[in-house]
Amino acid sequence: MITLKQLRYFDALARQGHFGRAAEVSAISQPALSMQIRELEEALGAPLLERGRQMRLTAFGEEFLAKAQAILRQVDELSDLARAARERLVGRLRLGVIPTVAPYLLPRIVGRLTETHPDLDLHIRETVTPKLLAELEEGRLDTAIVALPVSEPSFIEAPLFTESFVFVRPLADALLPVPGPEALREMRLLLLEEGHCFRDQALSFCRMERSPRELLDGSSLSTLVQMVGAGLGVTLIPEMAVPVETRSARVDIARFAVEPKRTIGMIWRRASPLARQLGEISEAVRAAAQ
Amino acid sequence: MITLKQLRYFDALARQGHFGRAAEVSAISQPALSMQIRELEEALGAPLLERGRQMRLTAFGEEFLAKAQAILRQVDELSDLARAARERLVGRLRLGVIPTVAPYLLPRIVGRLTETHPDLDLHIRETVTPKLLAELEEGRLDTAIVALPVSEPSFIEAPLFTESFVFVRPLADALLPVPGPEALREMRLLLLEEGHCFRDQALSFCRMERSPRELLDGSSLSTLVQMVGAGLGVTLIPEMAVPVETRSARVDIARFAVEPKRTIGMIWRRASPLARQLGEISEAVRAAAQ
DNA sequence: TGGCGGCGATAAGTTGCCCTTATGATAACC
DNA sequence: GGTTATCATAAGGGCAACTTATCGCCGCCA
Repeated sequence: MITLKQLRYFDALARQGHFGRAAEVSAISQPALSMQIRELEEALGAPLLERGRQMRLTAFGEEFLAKAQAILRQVDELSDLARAARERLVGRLRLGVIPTVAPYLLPRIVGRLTETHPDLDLHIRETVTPKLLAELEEGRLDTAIVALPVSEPSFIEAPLFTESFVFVRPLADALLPVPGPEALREMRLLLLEEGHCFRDQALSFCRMERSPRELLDGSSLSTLVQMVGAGLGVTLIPEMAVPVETRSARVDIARFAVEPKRTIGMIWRRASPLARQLGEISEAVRAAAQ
Repeated sequence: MITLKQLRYFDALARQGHFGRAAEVSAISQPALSMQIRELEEALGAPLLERGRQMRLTAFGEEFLAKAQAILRQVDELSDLARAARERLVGRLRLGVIPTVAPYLLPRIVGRLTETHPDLDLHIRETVTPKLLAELEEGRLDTAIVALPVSEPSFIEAPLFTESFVFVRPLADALLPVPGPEALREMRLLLLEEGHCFRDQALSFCRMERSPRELLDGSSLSTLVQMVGAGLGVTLIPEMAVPVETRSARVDIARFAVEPKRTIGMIWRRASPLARQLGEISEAVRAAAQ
């Protein structure tokens, strides 16, 4: 069987034209090199060189040398590839975030992360939880920030923070009492379109299986709040979204007596090679999210 | 250090997606394969795959796999190259022959050689001894047929036959006595141009250092004989050339009282990988030359 | 939820390869 | 013919890699 060692020795021998010097260059003894060359020739079934006062490659040896050197070059490139990948490992991080968290959390953590991990090459994908889970499973994401629990055994879950949902109503309704879940069920509740976990969480708070009345589905919390401001109904938004979303909307924000909550956390594949780094990073995100 | 063994194991593992099966395919035990993969990852400094319920290559692993497979393919091609070369080894034979032997000897031996060595791919080069020796030395010829001795320590010499030189004179002189070397010196001796060993051998027979009178230099024995036929002088030719060269020339052939001789032999590099085959071939040539 | 099966990692012992030093063989040179 | 240079061969030792046996972990199932 041909080995890389044999090819390296043969390369050295061809370059040096001398067993002794080739052995020295290869940092082994001359007999060791001789043996390996011999074994290579035996494996090939054809002599690579003529032994004599002045050793010379056979025609086959010349041909073989060229190809062997090409192979050795490629093997060395494998190490380069590894080094690049190793650096990229701590460098590239493909992060998925659910839409009801991304716009409010990311501004806080991106700056912090690039401080604590200056060589971090952050790729962010914003989509709904089922897609994030699938992409994580397939290895197209390294980690994701979603609402816990996910209860997927192959994933690690690291809680980041817990947030309350607040009630959003037209400014005109600001003096009315805050409704409870049951009263809410009778109101015109604006929700995100199907697929968003936040929709399910809101429905769950109202103890509704599915939307009983026709609910206008928005594609973002921003849209929902603007619609509330226009008097089209009421909605719930996560606490964290309040500063951003109410800045330019004529809405009233109220807290529920019994506040609905959800836990946001970071998840990643238990078997991910980045597992260790992801632990660190989740810590950094948790700190930044406060 | 990366080894081909590791690459082969990794290739098997990637194909099988399963340590046990990959080990089986590789004809080793599962721990042995695990260890080699581990060492490969350590050598690279980056994980190639995620261990888990269902093992999966990392992005780096995928990239690495493609390059590793390319390398393995090339290494396998090295063996193919060797096999081809091994067959060519008994096949191709680059033979050099001096011009004063080639036209007379080759017809006799080529047929015989292709009989005894049917897979012989004979390449013939005809030129003067110094060039043949240089090309043999440089490995551009495998063997050569020249006049012995060559006295080059790095060459093996195998005598083929000994031949006499005969005297060639115009048919009109046929009844004159055959001159001795001294008388020859006074005649108009036609010789081959500088470089041919046969020229030197003829001069040596006449005990002349260099051509004392202006000698017409011919480029072939054929030319010399034709010139003798035209009455321009006399010459010497090897015995073997007589049947061919005197067929169409009006010349007389005479033998010297004390016949000059030369030994023709085959030579090759002592260190040639073909040394064994060349011994056989020289035997075949010797038999054919009789 | 506790047992079970599959899978890969780990441990311990053995084999075998490869390297070392020492020596031999051969050719070139004086 | 002795000497030197060079590569091959021989013998012994160390280490890497393989083997069997076992563990640990996860997922599955009753």
